[in-house]
Amino acid sequence: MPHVKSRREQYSDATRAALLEAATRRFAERGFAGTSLEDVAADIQATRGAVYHHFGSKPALFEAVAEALESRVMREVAEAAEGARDPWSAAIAATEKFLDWCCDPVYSRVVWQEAPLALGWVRWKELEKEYSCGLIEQFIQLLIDAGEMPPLPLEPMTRITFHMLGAAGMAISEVPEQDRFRVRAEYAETIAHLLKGARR
Amino acid sequence: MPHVKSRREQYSDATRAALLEAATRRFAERGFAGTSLEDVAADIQATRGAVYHHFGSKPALFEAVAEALESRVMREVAEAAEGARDPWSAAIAATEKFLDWCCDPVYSRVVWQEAPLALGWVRWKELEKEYSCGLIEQFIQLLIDAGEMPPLPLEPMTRITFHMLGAAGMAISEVPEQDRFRVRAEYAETIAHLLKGARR
DNA sequence: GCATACGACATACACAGCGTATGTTTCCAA
DNA sequence: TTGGAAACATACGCTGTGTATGTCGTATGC
Repeated sequence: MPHVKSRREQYSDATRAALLEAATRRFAERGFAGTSLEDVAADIQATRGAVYHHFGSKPALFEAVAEALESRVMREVAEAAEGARDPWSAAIAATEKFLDWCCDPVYSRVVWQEAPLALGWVRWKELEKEYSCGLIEQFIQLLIDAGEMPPLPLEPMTRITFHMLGAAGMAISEVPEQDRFRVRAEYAETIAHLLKGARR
Repeated sequence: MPHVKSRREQYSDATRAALLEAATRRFAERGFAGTSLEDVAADIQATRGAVYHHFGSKPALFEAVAEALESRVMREVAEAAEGARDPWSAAIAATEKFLDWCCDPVYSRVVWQEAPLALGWVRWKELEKEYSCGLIEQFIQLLIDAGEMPPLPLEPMTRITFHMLGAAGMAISEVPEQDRFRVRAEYAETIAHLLKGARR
């Protein structure tokens, strides 16, 4: 039973989606502290009441925005790795796709620059553990199982890799649009070199 | 001309130092957003007026706190490397001393967790460029000059190393006291392996 | 088909915290 | 001893969050 949506529910869903979109734009342009819920609501001709009704708080709204972005990006990253024929090229493909996304101003600003501030480190790390860290751990485990990498302690290796990629993400995101491609290439080269060095 | 300090200046200096100390404790315990200037001032039986007189703004106060910590830690790190006889063991010694300090709850919290949020990425990057990143860059340049490392792009390598070390420091500080030694060893092993892989 | 409940918002208000403008006191210097 | 400036304190305005309450339309039971 698919439960056909009533008109009310459709309106409600539309409002929620519009708020999410407006918030994404605002957060990406002005940052977390720089955007008031008043602004977000006004963008869709509503009031803060609507925001609090749907999301409950400002951090909760931001978290919804960040999660929507993360789930989309991580899905694409995972897909990019699926075509590869061995664990190593899978990891490389995933890294490339991830760096691509780091060039996106919305993703890089929201997830890498604003999220730790908005959610606090603890909550942010939980989120990343669920998305990026989870993926990274899978790849590393595969590499170790395949004998491509010595059996280093899994968690440190995962987190260090995560922070290496994070460094790239932050660096790329803070650079002006026209330099992104060059900076991306530099970081890709450096990371590739470090990871290849870790290969046995 | 030594300019003997008047009583007023001594009082003023004492107030400033007391504010700095109170702010350091508050920021380390409650974070930047979680501490109000009211609290800081009240800790030393003063009002916010004193804070604004001496520091001008909340971020400026935080920056003074962070700089005091950084300059002390980086001095110690640099000293630790001075005894070494070659660039590689100097870098190792510096890393060890840095990891020691990352175990310190005040330093790791203020400089690694709160500073980017409090000062904004731009200002934080400038600060780190002056302190930790500056040191790291020197070591890497020395290693490249000595032919111990291939000539990778300097800035990415610096920042990636910076974040790798930061990952270790944060992971260590999250773990209960009795596990620190083990976790520190795991991260040291992993980082050493990655850096050795980068060695030519 | 009509009353009623409930969901989806809007409105109004309380409150915290930053910054600033304006006192007030205390010390130093001429 | 007396201006004057430094070192604060006091008071106020403002922005923005969260919450409590009001209102209106739509689904639903009878």
